[in-house]
Amino acid sequence: MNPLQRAARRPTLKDVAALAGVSMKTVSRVVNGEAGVAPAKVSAVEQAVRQLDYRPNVTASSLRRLDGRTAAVAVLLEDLANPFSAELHRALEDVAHEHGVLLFAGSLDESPEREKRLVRAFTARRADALILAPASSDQSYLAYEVPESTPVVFVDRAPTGFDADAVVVDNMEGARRAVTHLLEHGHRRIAFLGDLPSITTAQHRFAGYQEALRAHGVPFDPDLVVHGLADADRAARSLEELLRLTDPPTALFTAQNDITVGALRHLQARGLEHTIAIVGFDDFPLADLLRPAVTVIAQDPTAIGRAAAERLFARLAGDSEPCRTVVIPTRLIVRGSGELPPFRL
Amino acid sequence: MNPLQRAARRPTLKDVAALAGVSMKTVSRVVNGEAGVAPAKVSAVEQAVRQLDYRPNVTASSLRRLDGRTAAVAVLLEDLANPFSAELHRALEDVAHEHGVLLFAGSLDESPEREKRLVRAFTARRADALILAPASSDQSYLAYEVPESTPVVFVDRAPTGFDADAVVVDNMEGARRAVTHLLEHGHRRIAFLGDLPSITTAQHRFAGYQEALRAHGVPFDPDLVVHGLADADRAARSLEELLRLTDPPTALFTAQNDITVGALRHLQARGLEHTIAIVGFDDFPLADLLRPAVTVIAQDPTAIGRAAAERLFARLAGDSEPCRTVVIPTRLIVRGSGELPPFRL
DNA sequence: CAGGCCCTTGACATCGATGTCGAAAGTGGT
DNA sequence: ACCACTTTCGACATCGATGTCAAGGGCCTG
Repeated sequence: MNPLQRAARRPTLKDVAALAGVSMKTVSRVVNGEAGVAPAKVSAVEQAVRQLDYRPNVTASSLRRLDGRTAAVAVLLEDLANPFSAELHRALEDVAHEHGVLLFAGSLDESPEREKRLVRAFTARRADALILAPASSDQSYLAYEVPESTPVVFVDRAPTGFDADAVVVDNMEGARRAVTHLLEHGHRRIAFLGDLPSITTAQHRFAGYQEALRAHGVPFDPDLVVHGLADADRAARSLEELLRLTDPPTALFTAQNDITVGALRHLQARGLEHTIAIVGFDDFPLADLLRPAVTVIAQDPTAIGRAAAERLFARLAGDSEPCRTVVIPTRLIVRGSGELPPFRL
Repeated sequence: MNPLQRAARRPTLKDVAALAGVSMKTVSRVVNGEAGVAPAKVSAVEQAVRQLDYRPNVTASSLRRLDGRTAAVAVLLEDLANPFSAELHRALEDVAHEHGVLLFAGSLDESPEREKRLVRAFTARRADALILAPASSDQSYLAYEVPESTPVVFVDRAPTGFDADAVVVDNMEGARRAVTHLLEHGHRRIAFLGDLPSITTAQHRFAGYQEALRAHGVPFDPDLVVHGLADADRAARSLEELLRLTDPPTALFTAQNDITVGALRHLQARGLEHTIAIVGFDDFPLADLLRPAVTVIAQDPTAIGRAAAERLFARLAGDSEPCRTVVIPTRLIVRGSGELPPFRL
């Protein structure tokens, strides 16, 4: 065969069997490394396999196999281009790779409809398991989309209306620490800039913000709270409005990495980066290189991914313990932006 | 059925047919929206589908279908956690989603063995097409791994030993502009910090560096050249050595985003960020927020991804034109770090 | 030398679906 | 009432593989 010319049709077991002069079943045995085949036939088959460039069709094989495994796992995250999702995805890939499993990935963009559509698409391909960072507020629909034998592991956000393993962080506690940190540096006017309030993690981060204020006897001012910031641009614009208040904030708590970046961009544009303190939820690349460097509550997406993959492979290996929620700790990383003293504009 | 209790086994066409009192073929027709089924039977089938939560098994169906399409495409990139790969992946996903196609993704980490292993794994699952940013220096092996009917589109790096569509940027020209920019700001001692020299894009960027020097009559000094920097840490360490030279560089050209970041980190640690000029290849998030903001040669991963996906779906739709290489332009983004004047240490 | 056991091997059914094709029923014209 | 034609529908083979099972051969034992 001309090596630059590709085969028109993949050879099948049958072709190999014909060339090697044995039955399909014997080829199947050799290809799967089963014992009980005479050495002479083994080498005849191996030779035929090489000669034809035979590659087993795993989808056909999983159809017939008793366990029906496809060695593929579906991963649905918020946005694969976001560094948090991307790192999580990569961590999942690394564990999956050790198990010889491939990943189907999809972004949900906070759309519950897209979530349902993709879940269906993946189960239609009979993925062995599902990793889900849900965009929906209720996942009870999974009961009739996903068969019992397919484990589901939630990441980043806990399930609602569906019983499954989950790997999350304590968002309320992380937010509480972030805001407490600002309070301890003397701030009393601390703004909250948050994600879509439909997202449970956003709710918990907001609750942590309120809790910290309450614990320090600082009155809650709804004027300092903005929800629903889906991207950096919107965060920048709403920060602009906050700074126009008669009694503007001296510090910001930005509850997600895109929001933090949007706020930083606006602060720099107005030359206020050394004036207004900021602590962000989620670490992000280069936070340490900005001036001031950015103080954050860091999640560890790699640890989240590894823990989720471990739960998943335990389930696939037959673990039938009750579902468990693993909480990965967050870390306050002090870098400078969160330690600026209050400054009256 | 208790909605919280999941089905033990997925219902099949046969189950639906039995419940609806029709043949499997009729169910197949209804499910696929084929004409020529009496309205009464259509609704009987639809009712049975709903009652059983039937979901077609697309792997089984693609096995039998004439075109054998699985509506899944394999994507192999350098590192899905790297922002360049992540954005490219996301752009591919968006186009694929419009076509109802799912993506299998994998990271290669510059390992040719991993590349071959993953290509085999994906073709074993009969992906309809392959998007590849190769780690290997020769992809002629694809001829016997990938059947003729499976289009391959290269991204970021052009193919070697294999004829396929490709979407790349002009790395040589981009590097030339970067270095020319530094030369025009008066620099004569410009260091090159590059990736593994086995990577063709790294070779082209180095060639662009040399070409710019030559065009400006600046002598080439091998002491100012470091290859093989696979990550940010190594970039930082080798920069440290460069700065210890008796005649150290006054400017840096860093040929990849991780290297740029490593170099910036070292410059900041030594307080030299306003002293030594730097231009990086690849834009990266927050480059505009650093001080000085970082001048870069930006690629547009979203444009690369969209162009690659367009080639791919054109091929899948039957386009049989000769293979084409699409070149996506790069942009010099002037932000400050590349405009610092030469400063003798 | 018969009987029993192990080792190899292949014929056949099957996984969940679709392609082919012919049978049955309905329609209209004469 | 008969024929040609269309519409509707299901029996069956098939996609590429694996599970089941029994047949055939060699070898050992009694």
